[in-house]
Amino acid sequence: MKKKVVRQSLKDQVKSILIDRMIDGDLAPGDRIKELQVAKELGTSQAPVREAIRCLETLGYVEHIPHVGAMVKTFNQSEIEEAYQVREALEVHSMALIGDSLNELVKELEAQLMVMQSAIRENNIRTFTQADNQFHRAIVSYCDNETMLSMWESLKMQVQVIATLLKASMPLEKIYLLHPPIVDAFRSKSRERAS
Amino acid sequence: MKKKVVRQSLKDQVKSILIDRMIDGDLAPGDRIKELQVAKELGTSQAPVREAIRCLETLGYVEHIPHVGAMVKTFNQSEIEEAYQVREALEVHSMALIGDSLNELVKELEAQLMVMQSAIRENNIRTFTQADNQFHRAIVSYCDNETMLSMWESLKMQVQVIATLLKASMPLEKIYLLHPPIVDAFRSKSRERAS
DNA sequence: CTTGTGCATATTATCGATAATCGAAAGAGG
DNA sequence: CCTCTTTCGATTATCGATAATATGCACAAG
Repeated sequence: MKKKVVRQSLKDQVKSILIDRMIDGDLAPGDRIKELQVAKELGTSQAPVREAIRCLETLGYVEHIPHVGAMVKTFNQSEIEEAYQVREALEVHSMALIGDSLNELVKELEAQLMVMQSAIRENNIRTFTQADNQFHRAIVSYCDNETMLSMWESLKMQVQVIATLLKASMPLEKIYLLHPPIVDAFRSKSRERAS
Repeated sequence: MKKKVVRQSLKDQVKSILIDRMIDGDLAPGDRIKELQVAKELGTSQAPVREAIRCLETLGYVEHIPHVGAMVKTFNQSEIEEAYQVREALEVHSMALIGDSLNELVKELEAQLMVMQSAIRENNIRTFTQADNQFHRAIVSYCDNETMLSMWESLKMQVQVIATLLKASMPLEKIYLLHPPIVDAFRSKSRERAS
């Protein structure tokens, strides 16, 4: 048995903490993130914080301006639309690449549909969002292309933003209804209709 | 008039230098990149080199293992194939999104075809590669989606690797012949045939 | 001959301090 | 009252040094 005494680097710890703060809303889009301030708060030096921020930057969570600083990224309309287009491109293409495991995938998708349905009954937005996400992720993950999957993942932030907005303006039920046709399309192996 | 004395940060300078070395072959896939060694060579401290390396890491040019170091990334067969699949996904989907500027794009593509042809006559591999690259890039860039374009760009390294290999085993002419049908597909606005 | 243990070395990770840079506020000139 | 310049404070960027960690080797035990 391997000792899993996670010796996480400070950078990773700082990164996790900052991400948690974003999720919890302590860090809202537009908020500045000052290296030394965070370092002082967490009891580290500037270096690990700096690296963590740069990491978040490449993840697309923050925006960094040289000699000025970093702030939690705010997405404008077109960026979000762009992200959706890319996501669609990846998912549609993934379908074409899926071979033997198609039946497995359909099963997985149906399972997520069930979760969504029950989430609707309970009006549990969080669960619904997770299932929705898992639904789309499954499509990409089953085509067995790590590169594609990691690219898909990198769109997570933008998608989450729009998802939040969408749910405010559209009942879960309506969003749900967009999904079954996709599964049908898989069953008939016609990749055209799914998008 | 604005003074354009680009005050590039050390990190960016180091990054450029390292990339140049890779292109020139001074840094071959698998080579270790040691922070302090590079720092000494370039007359900086460790910090900027470190950041540059992390940057190259996210660009996919180097691989980094904690507490061990970084090395120029070597791509295995499946990674390269994956990259091609993703690239195809992005390009195919881009086609579907291109609207008014379609004619413009076709013109651009035809221009690149011409360049390729003359490169073949002169057997100028470098020019051919550039035109080939430009050809595919044009497709993605004309759909006016920055996110998609930047993702496409991030595959450059893998594509370059395979391109080099390809050209060794296949005459330029053969590669060239794969392209005109794509242009035709654009003309007829049928996105199916292009892939 | 194989396996495990501990040391030596090379390299990264982190630190605290200093330098460089930007943006806003204060002041000078019109 | 406005505009341009200068100064100042805040923050990042860089530095040199130290701590932490992994890898390979020598050597002892089975």
